[in-house]
Amino acid sequence: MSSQPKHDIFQAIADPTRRQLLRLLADKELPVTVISKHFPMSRTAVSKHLRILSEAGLVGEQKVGREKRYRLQAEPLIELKQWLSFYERFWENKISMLKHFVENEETADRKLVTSDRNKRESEE
Amino acid sequence: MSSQPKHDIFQAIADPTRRQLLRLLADKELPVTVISKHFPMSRTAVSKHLRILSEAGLVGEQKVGREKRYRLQAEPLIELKQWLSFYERFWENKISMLKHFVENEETADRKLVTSDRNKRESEE
DNA sequence: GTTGCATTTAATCTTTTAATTATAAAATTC
DNA sequence: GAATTTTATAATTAAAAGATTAAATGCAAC
Repeated sequence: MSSQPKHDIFQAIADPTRRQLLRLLADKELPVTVISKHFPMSRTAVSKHLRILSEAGLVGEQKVGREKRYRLQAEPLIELKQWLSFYERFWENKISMLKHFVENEETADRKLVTSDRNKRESEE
Repeated sequence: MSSQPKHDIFQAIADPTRRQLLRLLADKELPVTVISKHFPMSRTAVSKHLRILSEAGLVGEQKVGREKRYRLQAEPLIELKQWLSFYERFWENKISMLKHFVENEETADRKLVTSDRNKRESEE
């Protein structure tokens, strides 16, 4: 039902306020009124940030009575991890990479550029 | 060395064009004229994106004759990895987390909400 | 020196984003 | 049903981002 990335993950986490929101909602389930007390902005502004996070699938909503509680949904961050995994070798094996790079610059390109982007399994 | 993050990493990688740039410069060292051929925008626009990446410390510059070659510098992405590592347990141990969550949901939640509500009432 | 190429900077424009206040809608409590 | 609380929506404003064209800087070759 939820967690369908209409919004870009990278863009969703680009904003520091939204990162704080994720942090706050990591282990708690809170309504907007409570959340907005932690931030120096209006409820509406917080609500909009939550909407963006929601559209990115990073937070889930649950209606409890007349309040709507938000909670972290970390799964979409896997995409970020996958993206990042490509670059890990560049700092982990930096010395060997550099050596390899100097040795055969041209051919090394192809091998590294080939990316196997795992298609994610169909979530509902 | 150099490359002190004037720009935010999260913001730097938020733009899809800049992510493509990183990808392109991962294993190659290229000048702007060559780079901009891969993108449907002007050299100036590409140059600006490169500047932002440079200020975030994600690309390095090297002058070769009259051209300036750009190359990936992946080290600042470690910050991203660290940020991400906090959230990994939320999808890796999802089942156990969920269990933990359900167990303490009522008490933890109520405590927060009520304390907040009391605080507000006493404020007025 | 001058010419030619690569790149950056400056000024400008358009679009997006973030925030506000005010109003409306939904649900609980009396 | 009326009042209160929680949240969402609308209209608006201000700031930031992305891109463009045109002018300027830097270097190498002549």
